[in-house]
Amino acid sequence: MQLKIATWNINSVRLRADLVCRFLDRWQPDILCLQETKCPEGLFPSVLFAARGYPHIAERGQAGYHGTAILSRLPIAEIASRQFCGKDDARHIAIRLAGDGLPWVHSLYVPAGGDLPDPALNPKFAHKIAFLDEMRSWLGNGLQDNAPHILTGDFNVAPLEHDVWSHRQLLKVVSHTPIETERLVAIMEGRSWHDVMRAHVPHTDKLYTWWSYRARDWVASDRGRRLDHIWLDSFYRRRRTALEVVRETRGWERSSDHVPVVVTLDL
DNA sequence: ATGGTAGCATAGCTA
Repeated sequence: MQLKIATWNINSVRLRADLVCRFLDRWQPDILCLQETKCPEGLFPSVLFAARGYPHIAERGQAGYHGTAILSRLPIAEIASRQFCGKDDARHIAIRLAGDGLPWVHSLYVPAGGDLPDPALNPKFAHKIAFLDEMRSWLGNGLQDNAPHILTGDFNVAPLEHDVWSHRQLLKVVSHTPIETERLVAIMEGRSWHDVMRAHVPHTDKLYTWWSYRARDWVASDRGRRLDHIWLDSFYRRRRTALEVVRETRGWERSSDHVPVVVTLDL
């Protein structure tokens, strides 16, 4: 059995519901994890996605900000959601697929952290650091172990040198500062998470999932960052996988500034 | 060094 899993920071699921449908129709993932749905619970366009073959939906939303969801073709056995930093921000939802040995799949949205990379001066950055620290203990030993885990989402950190268009110029830019990248690497190593994207793309090659809206011409400047990730439990490390970063959607009219990451996994 | 764009609590916040 193959499992095709996609993650996409959609930056408003209601505004871009048609783009989600277009993506589902063409890429046909079994599971789509969404972040930044910006959609209060109850207003999620579930009917639209159910009609496309994704009737199994888990969502956690709030007005205006954040919001995560998971659309699935396969039945869901369990839904879980975690609170971070004592806030009720909608930044995480997870499903366990119904069936023996099938995994938990997580959709996670890490705080962006504001502009100034100093936790003493910028509360949003302090929140991001606290969030990453909490992630470390949660992902290290706080996960339910009744099934393997697949972690996806917008982690808002580009950990490796070639996860950004200019390592040197971004070392003091939030998303690529050592205080963040060292934490993300430590989280990954804490449970031997498998960075499946980088297993397919050499560390010396550029790899991005996000391009700013503020660029005059995002294609020409190509100043991207790899903010979105899919990590597999070490349980799956030796499995055959395939990867696609769907850069094409960034060029769709009124699209998200993030693009989908799609991983196919032999279960 | 600065400002650039986008979305939603439509006005100032977040990204």
